[in-house]
Amino acid sequence: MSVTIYDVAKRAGVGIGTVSRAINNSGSIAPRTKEKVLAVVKELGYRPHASARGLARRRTNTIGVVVPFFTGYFFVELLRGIQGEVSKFQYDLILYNVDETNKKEMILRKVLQERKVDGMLLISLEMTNNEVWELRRSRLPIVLVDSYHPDLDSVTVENRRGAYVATQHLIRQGHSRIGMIDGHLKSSPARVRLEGYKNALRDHDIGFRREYLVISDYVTGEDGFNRKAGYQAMKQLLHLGSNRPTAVFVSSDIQAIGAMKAIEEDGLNVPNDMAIVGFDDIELAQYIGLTTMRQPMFEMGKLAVDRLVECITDVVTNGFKKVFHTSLIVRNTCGALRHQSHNQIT
Amino acid sequence: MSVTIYDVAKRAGVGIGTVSRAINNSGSIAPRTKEKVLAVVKELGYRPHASARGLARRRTNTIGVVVPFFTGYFFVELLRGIQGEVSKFQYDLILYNVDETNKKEMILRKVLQERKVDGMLLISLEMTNNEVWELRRSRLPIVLVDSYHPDLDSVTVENRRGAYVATQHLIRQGHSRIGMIDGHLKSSPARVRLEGYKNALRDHDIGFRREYLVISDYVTGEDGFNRKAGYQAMKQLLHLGSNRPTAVFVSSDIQAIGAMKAIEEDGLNVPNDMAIVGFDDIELAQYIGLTTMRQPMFEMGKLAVDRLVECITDVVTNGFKKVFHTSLIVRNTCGALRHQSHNQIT
DNA sequence: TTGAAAGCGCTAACAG
DNA sequence: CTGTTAGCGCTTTCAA
Repeated sequence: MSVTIYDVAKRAGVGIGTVSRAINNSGSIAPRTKEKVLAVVKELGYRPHASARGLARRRTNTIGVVVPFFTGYFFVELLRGIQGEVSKFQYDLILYNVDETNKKEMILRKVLQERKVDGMLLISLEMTNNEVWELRRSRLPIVLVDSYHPDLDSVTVENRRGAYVATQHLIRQGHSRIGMIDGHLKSSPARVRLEGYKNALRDHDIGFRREYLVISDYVTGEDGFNRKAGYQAMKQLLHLGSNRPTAVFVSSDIQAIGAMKAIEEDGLNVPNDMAIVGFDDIELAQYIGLTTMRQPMFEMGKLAVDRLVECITDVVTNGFKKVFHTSLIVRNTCGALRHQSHNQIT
Repeated sequence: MSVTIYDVAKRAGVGIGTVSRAINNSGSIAPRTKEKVLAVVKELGYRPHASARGLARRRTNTIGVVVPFFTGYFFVELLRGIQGEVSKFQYDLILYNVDETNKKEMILRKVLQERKVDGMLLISLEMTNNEVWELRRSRLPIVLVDSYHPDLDSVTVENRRGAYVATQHLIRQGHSRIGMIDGHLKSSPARVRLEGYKNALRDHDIGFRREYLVISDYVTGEDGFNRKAGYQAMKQLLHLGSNRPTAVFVSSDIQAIGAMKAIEEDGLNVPNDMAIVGFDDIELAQYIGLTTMRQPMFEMGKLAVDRLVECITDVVTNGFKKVFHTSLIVRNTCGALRHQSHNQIT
C-alpha cells in the first residue's frame, strides 16, 4: 500500500524512532544519520500519514472555519485572507457551514469533540455565554472574527464608529431625512451599526424615525446581508412616497446594490433623488462607484489566523482584542462628488 | 481529558468492542445492550476521536476541494453547491488553494500521501497525463469539475457550444465585427470557448480577425477571469478606434463587468455602441442586466459531490462524464431587448 | 545517538 | 451476542 515509516526505516537501516526524529528534527540525531534518512524519505516519497500522526501527536495541523451560511462577498474576502495565511503556516483548512440543517451548537459540539482541528475561527457568529463556557472548557483555541465576546479572543471592526461616520457623512451633505437599511438584528454587526446610525442622528439633533429603518430579513434563514434583501428594503422605503428619506445608509454593499436597483426601477436617480452610503467596500463597490465604509476584510482574516496559530503553538493568555478601523471611501452614490469627474479604476 | 471509548465501556459495563458496534451499528448486538450503550454515549457526550477512527478505519470522512486561486464568483457558487451536498453526506470539506507558492503538483502529492481526505474534487484544473497517471495509481477517488480528462471522472459544461451560441446570438443581432475577450489559454474552458467563438464565425462566413481577440492575462499568476483583466482587454479593443468591433463575447461575467466599465469611460453606450454577451450568469449579471450564457454552477458542485461520494463508498467503474448545458439568458447588454422593458429581479 | 517498546483511541477479526 | 486482542502509523519515553 502506501509507504510507511517502517519502509523508510528498513531501507535506511535504522529504527523507526530515528526516522521520526529525522523528519521532525526532534530529539538529537547525528547529522550523517539524518541526512541518510532524509535521502531515503525523498527517494521513497514518504510522507507521514495524517491520522496516525494526529493520533500520536494530538495535533492535526488543521484549523476549522465556521461560517454562517455563505454570507457572500464579505466572507469571500475574509476567506482569501484566512486561506493565504493558513497555508503559510502549513495548516489545512476545514470549512464548516452553519445553516438550518447544521445548527451552530451541533457543529460546535462536533468540532470540539472530534478533535479534527487544532483551533477554530468563528466568523460573524453570535455566541451565548453558555456556548462560550463550553468552548473555554474544551480548551480548544478559538478566535472570533466579526463578532465579540469578552471571554474570547476576537478580531472585529469598529462597526459603531463606521456607521456613525457613514451617517454623519450623509448629514454633512445636507440631508436630514436619512434612512437606514440593516441586516437581521441577530447579527451583532447589524445591531451595532444601528446604534452608530442612531448616535449620529442624535448628535446632530435629528430625530430617529421608525419608518426610516428597515431591517432586512426577507429570506428566512439568511442574515439579510444580500442583494434581494436590500432591494426589498428599499422598495419599502420608496413606498413612503414624498415622505421618503433623501439618503440611506445601507449596512452592506451587497444590499446597497439591491437597493440601487430598486431606486432605478422607480425612475429615480442616485445620488440626486436618493444618496447612498454602503458598508464593506467589496470589490464591486469600486466598479459601481458606491460610497462606502471600507473594512479591511483581507487583513482581518490574516490577523485572526496569526493569533489563532499563536494560541495553538504557544501558551498565551486570553484577552486578545483587535479592533480594525473602517474608512470612508467617497465615490459617486453619496453626492459629495456630484460635480467632479468619475473615479478611476486602480 | 476527553471522554474515550473506554470511559463509555466502563460506565456501561461492557467491552469497548460492544461500544464500537453500538455506535457504528456494525456487527450484531442485542437491542437492549445497544440501547444501554447509546444512553451512556449521550450521557457522557461521547464522540469518537477523528484521528483514531481515521487510523483504524482508513477513512476520514473528509473530502478535499482543490481550487486554483480564488477564481472568484464562479468558484463561490460552485462551493455553495459542494458544501451543501458534502455536509448532507456527513463529510467535512478541506479547502486546498493552488497558487504561486503552493504549486499544483505539491498539493496533489501532499494530499495523496497524507490521506487526510477520502476523495478529491479538482476545480478548473488542467491535468497533464503524468499527473493523471499518478492520481490513478494512488487510487484516491477524484472528480474533475470544470475541466476534462479522458481517464478521470468529470463534471463539465458545454463550453464550446455555449461560446458558439453566445457568438451566434450576436451575429443574429446583425453584428459582423465581433470581438472576444478570453481568459488565459492555460485554462481549458478558455481554450474551448475560443474554439466555439471561432466556429460560430466560420459557420456564418465571418473571418476571424486576430486583433479582435484579446486574451486577458493582465495580472500574472491569475487566470484572467477577473474584472481588471476585462477592463484592460476592452481598453485594448477600444484602441482600434473606428475599426473596433461592434459586439464582444466576453468569456466570463466578471470580465464583462470590467469591460463595460471601460466602455462607459470612453463615453460609449452598451449595447448601442458595443453589444456584450458574457458567460457564467453570476448573481450580479442579473442586476446589471448582462446578457450571458448561464452555467449551472450550483448543480455542478452538487453533482460532483454525489459522484465522488459514490466513488468513495461503492466500487464503481471509471468513466463518469457529465456535461451540463448552458443556456442563453437574454438581458439588456446584447441589444436584443432594445425596445422592450427592463427585466425584473426575480 | 539510537533501537525497542509503549501507547494515542478506535475498528475489526476472533474466540467464546 | 460480546469481551479480548491485534493492529492502524506515528511520536515519545526509556534504556542501552
